[in-house]
Amino acid sequence: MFMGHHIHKIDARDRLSIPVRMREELYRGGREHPIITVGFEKCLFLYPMERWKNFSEEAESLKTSREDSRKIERFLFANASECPFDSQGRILVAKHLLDYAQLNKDVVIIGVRNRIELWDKSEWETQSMLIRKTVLDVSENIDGFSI
Amino acid sequence: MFMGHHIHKIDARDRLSIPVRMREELYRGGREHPIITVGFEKCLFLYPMERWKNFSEEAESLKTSREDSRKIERFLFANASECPFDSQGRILVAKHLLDYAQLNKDVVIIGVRNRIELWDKSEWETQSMLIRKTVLDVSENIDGFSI
DNA sequence: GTAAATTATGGGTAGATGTGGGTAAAAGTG
DNA sequence: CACTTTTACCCACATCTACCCATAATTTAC
Repeated sequence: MFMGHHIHKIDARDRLSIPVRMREELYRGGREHPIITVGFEKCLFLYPMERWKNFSEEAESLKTSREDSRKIERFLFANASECPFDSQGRILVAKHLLDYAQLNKDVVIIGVRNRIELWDKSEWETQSMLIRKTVLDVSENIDGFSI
Repeated sequence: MFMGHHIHKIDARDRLSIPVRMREELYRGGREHPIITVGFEKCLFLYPMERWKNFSEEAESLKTSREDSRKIERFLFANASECPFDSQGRILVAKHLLDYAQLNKDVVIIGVRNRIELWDKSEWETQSMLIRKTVLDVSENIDGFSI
């Protein structure tokens, strides 16, 4: 399970080191490299290969005959790529992914249960403020959900 | 079950020792480390892992394809982190959590049934005064609660 | 009431981790 | 093929963290 958040820096060569804990979790269940792809909202998703395979099996059931399905398939798969680590535990973030999530130097790496998300720091700050407000309102009105 | 309150000090290295009773209770039902996360109001929540897993199973049913679900997932997981004890029975409180709850040197550690809460001492004093004043009114409005 | 044990608090230090950069091999380009 | 650009691997170093020990304060045992 992925949790927590860390602020790391992307260096001048577009490398980003991933916290050790998360690195280990990314490789649990096999030695195959994780997958990085575009995320919903302005962020990137990072999955263990095992999870990615599950996902793409689920996607199998999407009807290619439906336009929406084709769109989602193209979005997620065309932008996905294998994501090996260098010997220092860093990944190399491709240019088109940097652009998509508008990552600058400071990147927030957050664990979200079965995936990792990469956010530009300032983007995450506004986003998490917004979330905090929404969740507090929402949680007052939702039964069976308590923290 | 967690009860009572203690006043402890956070040291210069952001370590906070947890009362032994509570420490034992935090590890009941397994040897996995507890989870610390942001709480409602200006405080932090500390859960036994077992309890935390219940939450995350509830969250399991959330569909990542829905925006509200993504928000809740992010809120729950990004703010949480594993919380191991050092050999002296202290936890290390991350900077962002200190900021969130505005903890200074004196911290009040209170037991609240299935969780522990960490409050800044002065914040807790005002809060508990407020609670004392309003508890009579509040209890009128809550069903399924009798003492 | 006193001694012994437990608990809270402070700090030193070796090793782990995050960050930056050099360089040679590999890949792309004309 | 010669040249430029990219990539993979190496080392360097500053910072952080986990673990250790020390001591003060408190509780428990007798």
